[in-house]
Amino acid sequence: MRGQAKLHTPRERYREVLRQAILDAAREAFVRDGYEGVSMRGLAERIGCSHGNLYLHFKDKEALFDCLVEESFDRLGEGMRRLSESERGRDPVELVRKMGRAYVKFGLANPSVYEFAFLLRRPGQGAGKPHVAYKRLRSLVRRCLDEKRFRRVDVDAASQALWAAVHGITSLLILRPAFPWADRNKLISQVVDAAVDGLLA
Amino acid sequence: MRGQAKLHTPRERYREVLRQAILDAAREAFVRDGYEGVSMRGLAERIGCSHGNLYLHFKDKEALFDCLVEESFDRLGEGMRRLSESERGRDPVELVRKMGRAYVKFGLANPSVYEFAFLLRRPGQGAGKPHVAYKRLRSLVRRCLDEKRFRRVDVDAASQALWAAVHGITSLLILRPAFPWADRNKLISQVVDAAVDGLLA
Amino acid sequence: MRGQAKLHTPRERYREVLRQAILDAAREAFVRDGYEGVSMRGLAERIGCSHGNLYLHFKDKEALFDCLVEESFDRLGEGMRRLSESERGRDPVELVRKMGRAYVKFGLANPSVYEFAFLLRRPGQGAGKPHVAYKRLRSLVRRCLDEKRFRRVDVDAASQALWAAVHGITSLLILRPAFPWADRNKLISQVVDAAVDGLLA
Amino acid sequence: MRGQAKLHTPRERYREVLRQAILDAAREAFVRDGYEGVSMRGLAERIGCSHGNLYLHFKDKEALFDCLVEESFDRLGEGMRRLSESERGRDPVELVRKMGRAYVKFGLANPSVYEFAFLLRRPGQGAGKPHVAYKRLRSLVRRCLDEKRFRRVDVDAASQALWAAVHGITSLLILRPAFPWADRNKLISQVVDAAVDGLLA
DNA sequence: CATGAATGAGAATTCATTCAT
DNA sequence: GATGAATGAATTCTCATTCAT
Repeated sequence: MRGQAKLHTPRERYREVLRQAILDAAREAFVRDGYEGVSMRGLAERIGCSHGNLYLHFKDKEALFDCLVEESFDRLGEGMRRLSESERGRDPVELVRKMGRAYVKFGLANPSVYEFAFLLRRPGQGAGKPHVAYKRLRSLVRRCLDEKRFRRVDVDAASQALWAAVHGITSLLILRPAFPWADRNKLISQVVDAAVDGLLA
Repeated sequence: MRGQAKLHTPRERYREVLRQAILDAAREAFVRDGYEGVSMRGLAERIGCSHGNLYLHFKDKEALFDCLVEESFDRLGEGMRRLSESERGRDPVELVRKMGRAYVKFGLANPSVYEFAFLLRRPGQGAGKPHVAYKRLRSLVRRCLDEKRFRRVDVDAASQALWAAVHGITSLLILRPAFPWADRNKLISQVVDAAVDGLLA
Repeated sequence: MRGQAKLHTPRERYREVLRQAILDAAREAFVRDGYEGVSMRGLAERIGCSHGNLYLHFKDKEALFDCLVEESFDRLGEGMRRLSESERGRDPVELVRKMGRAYVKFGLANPSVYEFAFLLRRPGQGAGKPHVAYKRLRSLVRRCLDEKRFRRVDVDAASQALWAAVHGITSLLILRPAFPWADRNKLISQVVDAAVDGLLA
Repeated sequence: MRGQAKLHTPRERYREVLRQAILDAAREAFVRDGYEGVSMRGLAERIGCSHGNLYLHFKDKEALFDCLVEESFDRLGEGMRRLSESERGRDPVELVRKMGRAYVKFGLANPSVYEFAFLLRRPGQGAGKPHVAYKRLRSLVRRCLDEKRFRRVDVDAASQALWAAVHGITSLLILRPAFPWADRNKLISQVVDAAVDGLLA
């Protein structure tokens, strides 16, 4: 619970409010204009504070960006965690379907979060480690394999194929909003169900 | 035949050679460093000509970028066209599988082309029309539907689901090269086959 | 006795302690990084107080610097005073030699003091009045002249020549520590003795 | 003869003229305001060109400063060289005196050069190698020692003592112009002669 | 008294673009 | 056509200083 400890003094409260304002404005700006397209000056202006002020909250532009990335993964992981906990005992295959749909829904409901997590890049970056959401999916897939609900495939290949499918539809819907898409729900179901059915025993 | 009208004079030939050199260097540079990370000066240096020279071929940086995007869609479409023409008479479902695999292979073999076509964004852009590759896929899917090889679904939903699946795996493999992926071929087959099988009658 | 009136309350004592801490840290910082290279913020951090606090002791950065310059001249003068008082009755020529060596030793032992007194400059400064140390030297030289120990030269020319010699070796040893100097003591003696011998009757 | 090759095209000539204008203005500015006190913007304004223009001639502020330092040492070395060559065969002790006086004269006639060579510092600097002028002096001192004109002392100690003396008077006259100096020529002679006489056999 | 949030001026540097040669 | 000098706007970031708390 980094930093969510209750803030008592008005000083601290206001500081936190401003910090959030910066993060919110920055998230929107980065998603709209990309890493290089955002200027600290412009950001400050939009927030309504001096540009120097930004540096009191974040060491530099990179730190601000990275903070948003981390926050995004946290939120995504949290979203996935909530889902799987709320449905602990159920049919694992059904759970995979639900998780797939939930992943897409989360991405579409929080497109900026999703962009930070999986689409945006800043110059000297290169994330490469499995994230929490993937790990959660993978353990669910293993359960399906253990219970012989999926046919015998590599657990990683299976998990990654599922991830690829849901990522594909999520990212396209976010990046190409103007494309003449078919009905969203049908489309999502089609993608998720095909990917899962392709793994059934 | 974009501008490839035969070039007779050495003058014209040289001009075309230089133009291609610029495009090649720019493609590589944009993919590696992003739109804002590329400087016209640095580009010219890498090519070995003066920076002023670039402006004799392209109005400005934007025009250069846009030209690469267009070229990328052309190349992708051309790749898909060649495939479907070479296998005109065959089983349409098999053809969908092949096209899916070919799409991914093309993307991985030409990551810069793929990035330009589907991943990179320039400040203030937003392409939205179906591209040639999608149209070709869609017509193939319609054939599968007409021949009752696919169960009755919306042709757009089906085509888009297929596109989403192949785009998902292609983009992840390009954007997250450091991720501990399973065997590439297995993974691609898994994604494509699941997406197609999910549509079978 | 600038401000050293005994401080009775803990309040006042603490204030003076902090003031000295600031001066000490500032002296070191200015010498190492130059006037512009020192930031009030960084200074405060090193001292362990808030940067605003500095302004409760010194009007601004300039005032802090000037205080150090003044203090430096005071210390140098005090060093010279102690020496000449402790050897009041002795041979004046020998005393000049001793004072010369002591001047260099003091500079090398307190390079930051010496830098403030004679080497550092702040944008738009320009001290020009004879300092205490020089006055003391001059009165000693006059004594040598009065006692016919020096040949007949202008008292100012003689004093200034002596000052130039000791300043030369002191400043070079401070400013060029990496130079392959000969043995320090030999060198200093050589400079001082030559300068004094050149004045003997 | 770095770069002094005749420049034929007007282009090249003008370029060189501007480069010199930059160097001249920078020299004056650095001497007056110190390294940090000079801003590239202000410099450009004084020269009458855009600030970006400066970067077409010097990579950055450091390079500009360093160029001036190097140039200064070159000029000082050249001045010393001319002197010693013009008087090659003469009495070496007399030559040392002349060189000492010439050193001081050069410094006073080119105070900015002298400051760059021996007084100014930029933050991350720390020159430590004997310069040409010192080497020339040292070889002359050795000659005096070889010819038994100087009493037996370490050649480095002797050379450095001489350097210290002339540096002392030069730097004081430059740095403290407002001090009530005695007659300059008398003073210089006094310093030089004392330093040399102190070495005689 | 002491703090530290906030400001706004100003620094170095880069870069797309223009245009005289 | 091709060059490269020149511009001027824009960028990131630092800092002395002020002032409400």
